[in-house]
Amino acid sequence: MAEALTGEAILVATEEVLRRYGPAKATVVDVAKALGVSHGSVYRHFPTKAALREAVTRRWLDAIHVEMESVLDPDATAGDNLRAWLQHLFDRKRLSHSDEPELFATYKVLVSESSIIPDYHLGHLVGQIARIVQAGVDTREFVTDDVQTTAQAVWDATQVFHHPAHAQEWGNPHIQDAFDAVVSLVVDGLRYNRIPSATGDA
Amino acid sequence: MAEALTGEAILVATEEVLRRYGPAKATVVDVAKALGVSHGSVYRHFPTKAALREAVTRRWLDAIHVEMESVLDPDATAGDNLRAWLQHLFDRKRLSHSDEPELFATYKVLVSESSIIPDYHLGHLVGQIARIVQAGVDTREFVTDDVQTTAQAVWDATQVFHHPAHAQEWGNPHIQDAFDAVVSLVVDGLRYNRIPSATGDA
DNA sequence: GGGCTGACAGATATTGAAATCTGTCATCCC
DNA sequence: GGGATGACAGATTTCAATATCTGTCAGCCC
Repeated sequence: MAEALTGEAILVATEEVLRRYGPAKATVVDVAKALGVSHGSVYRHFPTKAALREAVTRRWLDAIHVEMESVLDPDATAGDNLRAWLQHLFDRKRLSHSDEPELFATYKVLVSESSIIPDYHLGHLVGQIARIVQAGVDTREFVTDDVQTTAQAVWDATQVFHHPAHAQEWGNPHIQDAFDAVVSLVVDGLRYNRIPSATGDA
Repeated sequence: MAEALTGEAILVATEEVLRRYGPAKATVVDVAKALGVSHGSVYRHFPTKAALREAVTRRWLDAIHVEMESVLDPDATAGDNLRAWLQHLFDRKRLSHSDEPELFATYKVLVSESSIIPDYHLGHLVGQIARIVQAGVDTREFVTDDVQTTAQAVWDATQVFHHPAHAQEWGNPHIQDAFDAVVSLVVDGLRYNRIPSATGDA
């Protein structure tokens, strides 16, 4: 007999169908056709079309989460780590938007379709920022009385450079300067009342 | 004879029609009907429907610009002025969004329709921020080597609290906390290397 | 004379019938 | 038995015919 139909195979096929037809045109029937099965079989593995799309989105976001983890350098200062982390996220989104605009638009739609996916994604990334901020507080490089709130503030302050609603601004030739200015402002804010070269308290 | 048809009267009628029918349904014929004239007469005062809408939008934005000017207090510190200015802009947008969601959506569409209006609006508001930052630099409360870039960075860092794409987040019960955290981070960044109570250089 | 009108052409939007899609389930086949 | 199938009902989308709108302009009327 042929290969057993797995959830994994369905996800791969769904990704391909989404990539080819876009989020508006991709149907469950298309996915089944690509797999050479009836669409009823797809519904044995995923309860609804929305659940199927959500699973594809989660896979994609998880890959980003893993990639972002790898940016952190345990030997670097918290300021450098934060800057590199934000730069990497920005570069990734910007390249994706400029090189594969249709795929970028597809995932933008997929993420906005779900009510839980954005919280999942944001929670994870803000958690990574919180770890960087906490490391900075531990080495007395940063000052804050609430790491979680501060991490969220860092995320909020840099929205222009990762929220897809601002993607059209990423083509601006001076966007890197704007990024540097915001990140410098934010990192300086975290270092409030500290001389960069000093390690002691004020 | 009846009152002469003025550009001003047309703008008022257009605002009313936009408010009643929304941006998708409001037509030049509707405006002419509201004024009791033929739509050909409207075209004597505005060359295109787009120009008419743009004039309405500009009037609305100019009112915001004037209102924001009035928030500045020449006797307050730059930090307090910046915080109050950002808070006022945020409150205004948030109230507009929650109290008159349809009108808010209408103006969101109008602004995004034009290619020059967003630049006009942003340029003006960032200019006001630049004046606050410059005042802070003059009193040695703030430190920056490029007021214009820094003002733009302040604007960019607070996009979540004024860009309409983020309006849905404004209903979050903790949004004021998030606002305070970002503004504190930004103001602290502007004060980098300074003790709040000190006035001298480092 | 100078602003206003209303008929007009091309562009855009609306509508409703037809086609397709989603999700279910009785049935089939290995 | 357990997974796959395909016909089906209701919901959604497509498409083409129809209606409306935009922008122009020759002529009208105060």
